[in-house]
Amino acid sequence: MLETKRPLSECTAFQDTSLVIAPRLLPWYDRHARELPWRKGPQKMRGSGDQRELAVPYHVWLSEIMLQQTTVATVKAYFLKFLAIWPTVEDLAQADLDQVLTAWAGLGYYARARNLHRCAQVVAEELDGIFPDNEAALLKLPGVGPYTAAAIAAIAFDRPAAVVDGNVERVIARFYALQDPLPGVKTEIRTLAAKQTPQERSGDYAQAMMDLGATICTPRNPACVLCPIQAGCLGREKGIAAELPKKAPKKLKPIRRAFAYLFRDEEGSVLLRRRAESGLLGGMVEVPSGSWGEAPEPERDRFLDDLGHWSLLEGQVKHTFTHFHFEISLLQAKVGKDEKEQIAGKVGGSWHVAEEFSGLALPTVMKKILYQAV
DNA sequence: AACGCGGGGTA
DNA sequence: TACCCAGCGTT
Repeated sequence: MLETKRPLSECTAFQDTSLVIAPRLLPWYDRHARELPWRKGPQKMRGSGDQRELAVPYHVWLSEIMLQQTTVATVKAYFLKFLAIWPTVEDLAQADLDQVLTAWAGLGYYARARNLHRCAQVVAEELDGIFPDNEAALLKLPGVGPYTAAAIAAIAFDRPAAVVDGNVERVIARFYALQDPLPGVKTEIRTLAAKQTPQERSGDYAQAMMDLGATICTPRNPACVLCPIQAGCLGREKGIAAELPKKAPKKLKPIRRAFAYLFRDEEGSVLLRRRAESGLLGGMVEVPSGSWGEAPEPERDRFLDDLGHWSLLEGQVKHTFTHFHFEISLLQAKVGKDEKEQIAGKVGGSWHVAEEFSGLALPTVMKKILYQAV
């Protein structure tokens, strides 16, 4: 395969002397690119021509949505599961939202799953199942922002879009020794990143930059000695690479507390209900709970209190969300056969045995509660 | 521009 | 255990 490539020196990307990153980064990527389920090999050639084998747009889109705020290691299994269940964007568009949320459970940021489903429907029903091949059109799709639009344009269609995620921000901030803190310095980073984006092998370049940030130019303890662009890196020259990019101080997370109310029947079934469509854990399944307050002690829920004879279980479940810590105290009540349906109606939920849990859209915090109590 | 939104990895 | 990471949509 490698012999069929044109010499690097013939690529216009390497003749432009203002490009200081791509000429060193792409050869490194050819040797070190990670094998990922949604990725074709770097610059694989077909036959004697120079046409690249590009990844399937559906695969690129699906993986990029999952990779927002989520590590490669975590995404792999979910990506393969989604592809097994829904091989095409039309399949995904025809799924029920609840099926999608169930498959997404555990990945977090559940608005991504709702937007994923909406986006699949737009592509399948309004765009003949074909993803747009340019940044501007991609940007209009639900759940597709500046990063993802650029990533799909570059990786799926080899367009010279400037792909700037957190990894690229870090690489650029260090390479140019940008001392100003994020998020203010973002505009400057984008400008420099756009200038360094080559017209050829743009998709490989985008992935190479992100691979570099994920494996060499890491947030802490960057492996500068192994870095293909260490020559010319101002952050390394000045000995400040590891401290960049600087960031505005983050605020501390408050602790919220709540009681979870576990209605149990004689056979071990638990009463679960669906959360509101939007907001925290939107559309996901939950154990009924009282209010999630910041007071030193959790608050009992009048309405739920009256529906059973409650006993406090030992221990608390702890979970951390994006912006608060959560401590849950567990209450349990036995419900007789004859009351089950009436209580389910009042609570607005339904009864489930443990064997059904894996088929429900249960976020991690709810699994923790059920695992501890059931 | 600031905030809301999960979960996993590392020191 | 404490801290770190990070796109999109909404406000």
